[in-house]
Amino acid sequence: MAISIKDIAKAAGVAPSTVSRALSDHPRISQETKDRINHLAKEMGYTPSLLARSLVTQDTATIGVVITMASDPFLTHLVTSIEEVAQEQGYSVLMSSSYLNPDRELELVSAFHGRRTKGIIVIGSQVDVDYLQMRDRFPLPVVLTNCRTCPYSVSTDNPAGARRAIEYLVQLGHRRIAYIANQRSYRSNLDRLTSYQQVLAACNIPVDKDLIVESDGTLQGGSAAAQTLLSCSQSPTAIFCFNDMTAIGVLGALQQAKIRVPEQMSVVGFDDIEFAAYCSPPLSTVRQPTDLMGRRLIHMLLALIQGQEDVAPEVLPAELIIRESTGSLPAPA
Amino acid sequence: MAISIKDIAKAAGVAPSTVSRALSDHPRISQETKDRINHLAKEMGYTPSLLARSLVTQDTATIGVVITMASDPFLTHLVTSIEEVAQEQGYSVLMSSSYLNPDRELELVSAFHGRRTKGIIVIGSQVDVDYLQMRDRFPLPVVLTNCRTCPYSVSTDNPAGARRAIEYLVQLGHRRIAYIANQRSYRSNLDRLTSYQQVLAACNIPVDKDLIVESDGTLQGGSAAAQTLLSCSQSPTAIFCFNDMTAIGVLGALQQAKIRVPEQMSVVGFDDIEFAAYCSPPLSTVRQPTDLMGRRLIHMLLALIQGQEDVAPEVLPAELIIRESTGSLPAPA
DNA sequence: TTGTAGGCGTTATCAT
DNA sequence: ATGATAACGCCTACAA
Repeated sequence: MAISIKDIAKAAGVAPSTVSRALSDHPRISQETKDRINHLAKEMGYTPSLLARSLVTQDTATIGVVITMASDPFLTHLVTSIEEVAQEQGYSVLMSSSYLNPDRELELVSAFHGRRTKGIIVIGSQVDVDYLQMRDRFPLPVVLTNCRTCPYSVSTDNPAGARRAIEYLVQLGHRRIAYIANQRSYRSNLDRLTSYQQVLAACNIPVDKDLIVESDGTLQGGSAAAQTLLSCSQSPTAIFCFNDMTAIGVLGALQQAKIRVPEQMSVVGFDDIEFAAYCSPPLSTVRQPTDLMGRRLIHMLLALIQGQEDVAPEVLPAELIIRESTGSLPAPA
Repeated sequence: MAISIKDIAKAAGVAPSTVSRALSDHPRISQETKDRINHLAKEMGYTPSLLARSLVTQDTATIGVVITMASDPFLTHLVTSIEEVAQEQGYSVLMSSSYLNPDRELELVSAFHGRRTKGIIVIGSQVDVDYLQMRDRFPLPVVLTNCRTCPYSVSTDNPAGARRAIEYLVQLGHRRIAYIANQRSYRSNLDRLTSYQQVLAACNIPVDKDLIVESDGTLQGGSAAAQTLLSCSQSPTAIFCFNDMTAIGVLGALQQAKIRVPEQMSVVGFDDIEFAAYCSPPLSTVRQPTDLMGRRLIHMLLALIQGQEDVAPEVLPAELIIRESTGSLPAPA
């Protein structure tokens, strides 16, 4: 059992409440007592119990962040950005991973609520019910990423971003364009898929079901999906990927299959993680304004925590970054 | 104020203790009451306060993990592996980043202690005092990575790993071998540096101070360090990097400087993160057995939490992975 | 089977 | 300037 305020009180020959006040630098405590108590506290290795403190103050000064996988740099970058602002504002950040499991996501949200975090940010939610509709279950502010139908959400303009990517590929002359999707439960996936289909339709390019394959947003997932696409009866000349992790996995698979990028195959990612500029060839991708997004997320959450009612969903611009993984349609053999 | 056990008691017309027992499926509560209470609890959106519960049970069933940067895949991979076992054993994992700041590292450890986590894992500690010597300040189990002098530590065999990497480069004919280090406070950095110096000495290769540059283990840091090395009066023919992030940054800088790898420059990393196999060219590196390491870390911590005394430090094997970023010394121009 | 009472470690409101 | 005392939400003897 850790050392408590009572132990110090006993050692100092004062009341527990005096110790509490001395430690929190209460104005009406003699300097002498303060010094004595502070010294004693340090000496005895006292660390206040946040459990007890939060219980009485009814405030944990903590927020929770749920992410799907700590292995995706885009997601961790977002967390980093969130933490920065949170710390400035005196909040601690607790973080856990759902591993793409919707049930676990709900468990984690519930666990954070159990810890009485003041609010929660869910990055890449896999749950298809709006948290606002579950306010009886989770009566605390929950902010999401990329859920354009939810009131409390910060998104990148996924439809526009995906549209630009596909239009660019079409301009380059591609007609057999594949999309490596993420799980259907991923909220941002549908937006990107829809744009993909719309642009193809607008260009009178038939949508080939074989060219849409589902993956999991990991490097291995991307590699596997690429292999599936290559074994198609008629393989694509360009691949648009749900995210950069997938795209980099694709790049790896293509390299192994001795298919040159972009000469024989164009590849476009999404997110613009740092690695995108460092892979081979440097990846063309749709940039999400990650830092900005993180800041908006935490600011929105803090606003909700402070009881603001007029909180509107935000949509941030997506930007097509052209590097070297995309090129003109290869001349037919 | 969230709904409490008292609210349910009032609504059900029973005593709070009855609610508590019903909810925890106490044997001597009538099934009918249990059903009624459970239904009510769900309906009212009750989530137990872990603060209050932990306070009375004196157990949080939680461990804390401190990492330096969430942006390093090696570190997050470790966390993933830790979380898996922790969850199995019924522990929650809380995680925070120190951003390479030793003071913040101590703050975070202290904050976890304040939350009364049962133990703490510090990945990549920046603090040079052993936590065991601070047991008056932190009277809870603290396990470290890569601190071979500490009793509670799981390490990769850094000296052997670095030695193999440098010996391999020497065998390839390199004599001007650079080392891009990490901050001196990084515990694993010194081991690798020492091996570097020892192997060079053993091979009668003079150590050139200009070929040892300090960096921060990030992609940008690696790129910057590479540029420094290239502007040397006599630049190296091979670069050994503290970690893969650094090495990949180096690869980027070399590509930009039109220096071909491995024809004109060999590059070796450390960690073997997933991206290492996917970059250009695929990175030769020293593999840390990340999954295993994570499992050992959490098992060691759990053993300490359970009061086991005979806990010995563990050293795991390092393996040199040869890919395509290394080659024979280029013929002099 | 259920109610009562005490306490976990704090802070906060009274007094003194 | 300091000491009692109550309360936060929960669990757990001890009673009934």
